[in-house]
Amino acid sequence: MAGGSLATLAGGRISASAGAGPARYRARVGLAWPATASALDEEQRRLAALRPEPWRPPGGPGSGLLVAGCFLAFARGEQGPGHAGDRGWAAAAVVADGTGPTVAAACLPCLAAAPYEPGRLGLREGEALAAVVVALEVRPDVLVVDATGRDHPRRAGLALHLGALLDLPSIGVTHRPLLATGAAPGPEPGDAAPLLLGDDVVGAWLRTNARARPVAVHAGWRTDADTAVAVARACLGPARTPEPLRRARVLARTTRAHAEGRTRQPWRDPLR
DNA sequence: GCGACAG
DNA sequence: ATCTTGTCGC
Repeated sequence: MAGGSLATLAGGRISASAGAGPARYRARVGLAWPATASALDEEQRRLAALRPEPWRPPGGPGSGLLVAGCFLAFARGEQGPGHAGDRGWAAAAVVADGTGPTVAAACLPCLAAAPYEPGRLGLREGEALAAVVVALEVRPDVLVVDATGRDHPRRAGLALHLGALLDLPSIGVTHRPLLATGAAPGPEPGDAAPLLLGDDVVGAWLRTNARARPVAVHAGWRTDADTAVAVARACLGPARTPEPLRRARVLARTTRAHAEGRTRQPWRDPLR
């Protein structure tokens, strides 16, 4: 596991140093992340117009597909859209075959670059997530992001943006769509139903657990809705959340608990 | 004009 | 995202 450096760096440049050990994947430096709303909007429009070579996962289970999930946990206590400078922990985990062993993981402390605003999630947490994926010592085949992809006002949500920046096929998995709509999927794990934005199929509802609400799966960088569903199905485990994303979330929250444990805020009675 | 709106 | 209480099930 790598750690130690701050994920949000000066000048809008992204870098992260990998930890000790034989690094099969080296951090790259010089990746830029938009620093203003107008710059992000412009980049989103540019990326949405590109037509990169479509990617499909090779083979089936056992083909060795390396699926990374990434997640950013913010400090406990604050609610609402938040503010620039909010403390957080960005984590990533690479899972063999989607549900197998974790072959690499990283977690970095970070500072939010902006408050949350629908359509501009990337302004708040994009730079930190990019840095933590870069910090992984194993380069994954595909990236799963807790964000939308083509389901976006400019057709380029954070899942697509991260994949494009990092040159990795990507999909998104969220609790609900941003703009897209669609009928509910069937009751069996793996059942899917299309999510539409205008005339475009931008993702799908996917049932991951027989007793849980479906998740929204999103087409991202070099992936369409069908490919996104195929990747998400390869990540079906015991929980509602696909395994790579769940493991990244556990790592981020565990690191947060460790960091906040020493500086625990006093308990506030919710009735007062 | 008003509300909705990934995390 | 984070906040909560209660409830069900292993």
